[in-house]
Amino acid sequence: MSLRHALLGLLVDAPASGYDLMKRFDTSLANVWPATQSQVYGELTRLAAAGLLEVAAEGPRGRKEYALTDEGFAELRRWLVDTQPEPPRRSDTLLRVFFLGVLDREQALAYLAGMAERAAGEHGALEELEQSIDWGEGGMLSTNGRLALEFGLRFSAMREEWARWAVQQVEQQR
Amino acid sequence: MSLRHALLGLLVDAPASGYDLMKRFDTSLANVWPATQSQVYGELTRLAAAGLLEVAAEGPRGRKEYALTDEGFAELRRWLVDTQPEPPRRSDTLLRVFFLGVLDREQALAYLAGMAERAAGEHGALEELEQSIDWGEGGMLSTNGRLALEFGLRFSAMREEWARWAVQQVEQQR
DNA sequence: TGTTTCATGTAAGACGTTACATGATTGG
DNA sequence: CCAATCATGTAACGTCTTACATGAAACA
Repeated sequence: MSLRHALLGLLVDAPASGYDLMKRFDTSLANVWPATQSQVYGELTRLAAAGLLEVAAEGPRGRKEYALTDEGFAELRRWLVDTQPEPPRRSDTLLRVFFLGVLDREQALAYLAGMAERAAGEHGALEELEQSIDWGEGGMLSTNGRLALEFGLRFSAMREEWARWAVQQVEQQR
Repeated sequence: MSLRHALLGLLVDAPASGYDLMKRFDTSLANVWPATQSQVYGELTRLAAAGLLEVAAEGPRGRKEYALTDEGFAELRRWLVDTQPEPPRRSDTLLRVFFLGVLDREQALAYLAGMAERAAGEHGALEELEQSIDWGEGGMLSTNGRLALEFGLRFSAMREEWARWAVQQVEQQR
């Protein structure tokens, strides 16, 4: 149920419409919690019905600007303080590693080399992202987004190193 | 659709019933692709209907032993060779990091410290797992499971280091 | 005989994706 | 006037979780 809290969090700094929120998702949260348009609109309706958001203003083209209510803010804090994050439990990438034995050695090595490449590519993409963001403006999202970005940089580096190590392991077998 | 391929992969070495497969999931794949009983039985039926598995034997209590067909084996290889793994895109843990600004400093630090602790705990659990597994017996799963385990060890270590670094960052703010 | 283990299945509900559908407003 | 952008909503479908339901066989 984290989409709920992602929306609440994005509304802390300023009210916004569903359309605005989609853009905020695509820019700031794209790498940690992507959401589709249809999901966002549906959840906003439900959040408003539950009293965690309210329609603060209406604009042209049926635009509805949602604002956080006190209950919404309280719920966001409750989520952060009282509930444990759930780590992702599934990894398509690692599942495949278990079954590498059905391939011949060359194919298995190609798979692991591919992992290394993709990790390196992601590392590069994150470095570019770091350059492109205007960190100066401050605000909660950019301050803490920076921490998240560093996580991504370290994670992609770790994956690349692991994949290169795994290549060596497979090469040394037999 | 990776559950499909997880089941095919687990059936490479030997035929098994849904019940057996659940146990294999819980032991070998628990950390990369957990599955529930109801999911497994449903998918086995669909895989057999699609001709990727066949009921090789029936036993007491309605037991059905499934075996990989040639098409099933081909599909497993096709998946490994021709399709790209999808990395997980959502991280509850990192989503929360974005919103740490709504908490006061002590609470934010407590959250990050909690991340470090959980990562350290997972690292310890994986080390114990490494000890407890009988690596000698060989077989595809244990050989490659070892690679996956090393990934887990590196990943949990990385997370702990990142969380400790993030604590410092937050402490140094202002 | 009674408990544990083996064994399979169904149903309801949450969440996510893709696609479809509609239309107002702005700007060139 | 035409295209792009703004703006919201619905429907179908697939996956995963939780819970319910049932019963045979082994074993003590």
